[in-house]
Amino acid sequence: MKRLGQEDKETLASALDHAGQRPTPQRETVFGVLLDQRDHPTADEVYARTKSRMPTISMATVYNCLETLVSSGLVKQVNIEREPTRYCPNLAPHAHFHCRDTGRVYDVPVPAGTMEKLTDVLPGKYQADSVELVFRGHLSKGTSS
Amino acid sequence: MKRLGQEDKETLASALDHAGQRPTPQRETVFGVLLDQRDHPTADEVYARTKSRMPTISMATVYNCLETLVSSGLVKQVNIEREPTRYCPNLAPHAHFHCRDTGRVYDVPVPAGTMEKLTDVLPGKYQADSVELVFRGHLSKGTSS
DNA sequence: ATTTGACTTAGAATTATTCTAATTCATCTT
DNA sequence: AAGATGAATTAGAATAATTCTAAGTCAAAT
Repeated sequence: MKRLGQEDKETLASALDHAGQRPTPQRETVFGVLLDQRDHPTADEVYARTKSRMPTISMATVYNCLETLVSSGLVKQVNIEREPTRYCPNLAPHAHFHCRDTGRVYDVPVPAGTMEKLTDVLPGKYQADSVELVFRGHLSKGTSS
Repeated sequence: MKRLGQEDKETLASALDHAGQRPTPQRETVFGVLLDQRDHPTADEVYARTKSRMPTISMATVYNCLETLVSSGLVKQVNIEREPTRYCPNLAPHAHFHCRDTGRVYDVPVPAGTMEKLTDVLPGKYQADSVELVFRGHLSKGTSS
């Protein structure tokens, strides 16, 4: 899929508008790249994929677009172990699994309320507005990626 | 406290030995710095503190010592949001709270078994050997740090 | 005493990301 | 329609945490 569907386009436009920013071809293309292949690409990877659709885009613009998407709430950053930041358009609460063998990062769906309930372990003075849960390990044999 | 107690010294020696490495004055001093002030210092901060006890130590050695301590299991790295890696000699399972206002990181004790139980959300093919739980938010007013 | 190899060191190199300054572009005003 | 305004894009320089390199030191073992 090379272009953004009408629905995604509207999601993007309204989120950007809400954040006081404009939809642009670059932002649409970067957003499309993230939606098309949800494997938590790094900025470098987003750059490569975007460049194949829009050869004139620059690295700086990719960083700018990603930052814009993050700050307008459409995309989340995933940071694992000082590796390059990865980008994820999955807005539902979820955990991550980081494979030690391949370095790949997988989304792990969690039952509704699970993430929120974790804040119960916090003493009262801590007011958490976000919870991050990351597992690290290996995939068991005989499973396809 | 400027020097390592006998007990900590033995802990260090045996952990290093187990990992096939030697106790050295630099490693002891860096370990002591971490034990003395458990505020999750960065390598820079560890360097500054260590330098005041051992002025000839170099940054490279601090990184080397930290790496040695981590790989021998005495210290854990704490990575939050692409900020510089922090170091933590708290080996008990615990979560972290990252304050958006001050950037400080706090240890949050969790009831026994809580971290392990989190792996229940993982589909069978994921074999986790570590779990990381990070909260982000603010400290409520009227609390001392 | 010499050798061996681990450890330390200073400084260079690396790398993801941010910054800078110039240009482009769409929209607004007249 | 022409010009003005400011946001967005761009290439390349700058930054900063960390790692690497190569040389030097040191303790233990022969």
